[in-house]
Amino acid sequence: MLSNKAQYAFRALTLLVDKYEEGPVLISEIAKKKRIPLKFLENILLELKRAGILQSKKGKGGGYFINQHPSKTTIAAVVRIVDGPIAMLPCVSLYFYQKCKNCDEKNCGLHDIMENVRDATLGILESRTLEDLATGRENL
Amino acid sequence: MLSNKAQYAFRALTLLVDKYEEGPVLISEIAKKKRIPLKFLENILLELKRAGILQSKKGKGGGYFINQHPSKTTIAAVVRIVDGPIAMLPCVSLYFYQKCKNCDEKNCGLHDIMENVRDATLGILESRTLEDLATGRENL
DNA sequence: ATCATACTCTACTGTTTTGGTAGGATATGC
DNA sequence: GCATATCCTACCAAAACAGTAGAGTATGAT
Repeated sequence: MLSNKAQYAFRALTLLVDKYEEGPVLISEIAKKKRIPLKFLENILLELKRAGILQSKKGKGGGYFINQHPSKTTIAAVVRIVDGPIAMLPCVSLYFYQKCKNCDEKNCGLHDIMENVRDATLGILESRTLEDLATGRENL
Repeated sequence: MLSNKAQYAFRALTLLVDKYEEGPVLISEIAKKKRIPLKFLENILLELKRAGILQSKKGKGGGYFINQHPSKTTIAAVVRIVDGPIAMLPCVSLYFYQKCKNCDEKNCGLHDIMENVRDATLGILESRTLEDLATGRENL
């Protein structure tokens, strides 16, 4: 399951997508509209900025906004930043690979199954982008 | 990611599948061969037994063994017993559904995406069974 | 310049989950 | 009735999760 943090991240991103083209949005506005604890949200947005998903501007008229066009950022990328691995086993993770103890990957039934799951999951999460989060502006 | 516990569970089940037809296997044998902490493994096997995946026999000649034919138990079932939900969001889980706060499911982009992920994942995990874990007896 | 605005950053804290351990109770077979 | 093995409850330490605190820094307007 996605962590609470990741779910907050997606809620915040949804607002930022809806307001794409409207310039920076205040953290406090996002927090209020999406009911996310303010200070926690600060950390989350900062993390997304450091990862290159968001941009920010300080001072009056400042706030957060999406860095590239929403269609350029995949859902998979966001999950990896906030929650880490998407795969169900370390030994089948593409970005967070770790050898599993006591399992010969060439001859491990579970490995094969989880590789299939990973491919199926990524097939979706890599093809969907922030654009797909847009609500059509009902939630502004 | 699957928990350590779930990975132990699958390692244990792999041995039990390989030894299917050979009668009960001692917890201590599984623990030793698969390098799983004995007392932890006890809990795991007990849980799998209560869920109907395994059977056991006490006393001399006793041990654990698989309840139904390995092809009858899906990988999904095992994951649900040991780790709980498979879905990435509570609001798209079939067995552990929970409404998500502040999200209108009919109009939530993330909901739709995660529903697709769930279907893709279950398509695999529900169609693979314990039988697919068998190593061909190289690991006895 | 200086002041208000708003993000930036480090560190800290309480709670829950994870990953086990301990030890006795209970059932079975000989 | 004894040895064998699972059953069961409770406990514990460490890590992850979820959030908080508070001071620092950059920006824009006056």
